[in-house]
Amino acid sequence: MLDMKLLRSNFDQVAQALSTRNEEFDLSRFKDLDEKRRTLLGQAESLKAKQNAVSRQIPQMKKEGKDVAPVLAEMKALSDQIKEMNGQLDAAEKELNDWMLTIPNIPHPSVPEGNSDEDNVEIRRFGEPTSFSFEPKAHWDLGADLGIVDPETAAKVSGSRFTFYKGAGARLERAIVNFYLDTHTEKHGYTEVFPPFMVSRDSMTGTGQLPKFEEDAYKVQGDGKEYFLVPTAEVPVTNMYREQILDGSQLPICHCAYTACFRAEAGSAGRDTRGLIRQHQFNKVELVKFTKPEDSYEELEKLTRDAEDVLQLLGLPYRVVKICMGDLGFTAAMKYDIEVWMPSYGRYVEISSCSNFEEFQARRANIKYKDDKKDKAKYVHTLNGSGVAVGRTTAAILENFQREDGSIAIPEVLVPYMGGMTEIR
RNA sequence: GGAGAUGUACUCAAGUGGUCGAAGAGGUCGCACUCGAAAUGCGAUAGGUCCUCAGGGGCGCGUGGGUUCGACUCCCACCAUCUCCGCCA
Repeated sequence: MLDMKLLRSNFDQVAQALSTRNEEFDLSRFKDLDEKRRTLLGQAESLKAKQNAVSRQIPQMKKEGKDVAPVLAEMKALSDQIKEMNGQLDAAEKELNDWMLTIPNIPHPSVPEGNSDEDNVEIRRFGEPTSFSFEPKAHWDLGADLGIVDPETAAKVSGSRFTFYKGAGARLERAIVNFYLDTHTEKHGYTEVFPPFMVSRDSMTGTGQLPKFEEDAYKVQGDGKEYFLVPTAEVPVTNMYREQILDGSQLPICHCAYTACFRAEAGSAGRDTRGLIRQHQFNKVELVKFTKPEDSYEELEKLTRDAEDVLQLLGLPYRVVKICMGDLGFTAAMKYDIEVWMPSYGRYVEISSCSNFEEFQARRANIKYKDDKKDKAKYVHTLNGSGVAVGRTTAAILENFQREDGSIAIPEVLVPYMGGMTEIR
């Protein structure tokens, strides 16, 4: 959510900053909605002030033996009027607030121009695209041949875009999760949390998945309650500190978390239908930070490096791109994607997104901090990034480390996590 | 699932219709005393938020409704926590 005061005082600048975004929204409604609300608020408040003033006098009048009946009659009318005003005010505030939730974040000035992912700017590379002395197979074929990935059975049991991992495949997926969590906690200093996989509507709104992207989320009903399956650990972990004022000396707070992630992938029909790249359920280790505003961009660099590090340790070739305006997404002010080399695609494929949301989520979720007790509470900056996607890692390992005979070499760092297994055949 | 209890500020806790922006205690901060500390004394202290050029005003006692001229207080619903019973991985 944007700062309403900023919008009021610097409307043109904000409109300018948002104009290069690839999102649809109508900024022009702000002035009307805002003025309507403030007018009604002023009227309602002066009525309430009067009511409070008279109410304070009534016990005094009673004590003095005066007849309060005429005053009460008058106040009854005022009371009715206040109820009427409150109704109008509530409606106006809801209208303004609902509208505010549909406005995307202001991009950082350094975000490159551009309309689509083709305009993202490559920042750096690690390794080179894997070369093979034989015709490499796609991970879905490797997985099927080795009997470790089984989408057909998952289709019977659940539907399309689900997978059974079996045997060494299941072990590999689990090994990657543990390797990522151990690396981020022991080497990079993140505190691990294991969050709920279902969250409330408020939490989904706090991080910006709602209201705009409800069709992408799985909704669960039960016990008369409504939950959403987490699309990313970002949602439960960021919302841990919702409605809180943190102690500045504790910042930055850095968490890593494993969750399964659930996405409806509405609008992705026909895309990446084979293999592990686009599933309704996938595993991911997420990195989440809460920082002071002045530190957030430095922390974004660190977070991105931390995510890259696990790929380096695995020996997977990747590149980092800076996301352009048109590809930035609703909530981010700046974003890097890490893309791993995927031989079957013949290109780099996203395996991590690392974003600085600045105040955007903190404002929605009301997460503040103060350095000193006497300070005014300020919004934290929130950041997160995949550290990294697990299913896509499995796919990348199968493809990049395949051998001519169809076996897979296990990266050295994973061998201990695989119970000493050095290859899958 | 059944029965009961409890939600008040940083913490504990009083408050059952009006001057409650909430007694009291603890904590924290400031000041005094002290060489310093402890003890003591005095003072401050809702983590907040919204409107306003300003003086100021509105909201904030788990959340949301309702009753009332007026709600921390009465009514309803919900949420959370705790205890006991049952069941369960």
